[in-house]
Amino acid sequence: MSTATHNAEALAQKLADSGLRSTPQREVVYDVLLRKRDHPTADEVFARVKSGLPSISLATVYNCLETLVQCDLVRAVNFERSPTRYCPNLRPHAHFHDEQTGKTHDIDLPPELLEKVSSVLPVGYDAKSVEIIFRGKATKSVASGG
Amino acid sequence: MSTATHNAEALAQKLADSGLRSTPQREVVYDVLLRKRDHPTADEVFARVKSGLPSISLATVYNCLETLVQCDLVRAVNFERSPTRYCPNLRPHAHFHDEQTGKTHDIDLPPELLEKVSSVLPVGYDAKSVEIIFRGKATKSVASGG
DNA sequence: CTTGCGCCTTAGAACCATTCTAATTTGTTG
DNA sequence: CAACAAATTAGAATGGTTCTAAGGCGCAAG
Repeated sequence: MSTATHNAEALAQKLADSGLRSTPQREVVYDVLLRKRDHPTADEVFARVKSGLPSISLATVYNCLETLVQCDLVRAVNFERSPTRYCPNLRPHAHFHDEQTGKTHDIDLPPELLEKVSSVLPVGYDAKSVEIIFRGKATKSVASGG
Repeated sequence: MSTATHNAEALAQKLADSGLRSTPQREVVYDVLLRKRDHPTADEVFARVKSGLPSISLATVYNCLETLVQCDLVRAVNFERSPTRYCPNLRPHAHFHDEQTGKTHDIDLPPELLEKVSSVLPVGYDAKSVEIIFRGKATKSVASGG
């Protein structure tokens, strides 16, 4: 059994778990992500997928990616590429993004935690900054820190 | 001396350090950020600024925000918005974003680190996910992890 | 005080990733 | 084969951000 076949079956299983179908488009998109793990954008996935499935559309690539994310097979990651929110708090802090209210809260960080986090970097990686983002909900109404 | 005046002077100083001028627009934008620390978007800043400076343009708000970020007076934070990247690595990991090459690398995380990081959340914050992003440069050529 | 030069601001167009819409195709079930 | 649901498609629409070209303003030199 080839790896691609194996992946296709695992994919079909996961999709079925969510009541979704396996389709050639979904298989190829997933395969592209597994083949080269360089965190491609949707456009890059589109370009790669077209070599195996020339008729696929960009909209479908977006649809497939979203489907894969919903099935917990793929993670969506956002990097910079356009500052969205601004805060004047210059002390070390993380951000908590409340998915229910859309509000963002600063979370103070003890300096030694940042050190600890940075210490996971292998030799050869020189980090200039670290960003920590929590997502979830604030169960009680918490002070806005304004 | 009012707080606003104090901020304006600190701002002027910081701007001067970078060879830039203090302007009414820059002062008002900075003041808006200090007044309500709810991580506003550029559009929100624009709306607030207009009440004090009705003639200001959105482009200027963007310019001012970028200037403030460059002077280390304000931090830009990205959430959802922005070209999304996708990765099929489901194990706990952080991302290292190499600013020179634009490439992204997975950094494996020991599970206890995620616990430690999550433990900084005060009572009332219930995080569903944590994202850790390093930015910097990879000094040696490191394996791409592909 | 006037002139010149460069920094800032401005409006609106351009850009680009993403989402939406409406129509077609595909697959499944009876 | 018929009917219905799910998925794909092309292209238009959306929306935040950046770019462009033109005008305004302040500072320095004369």
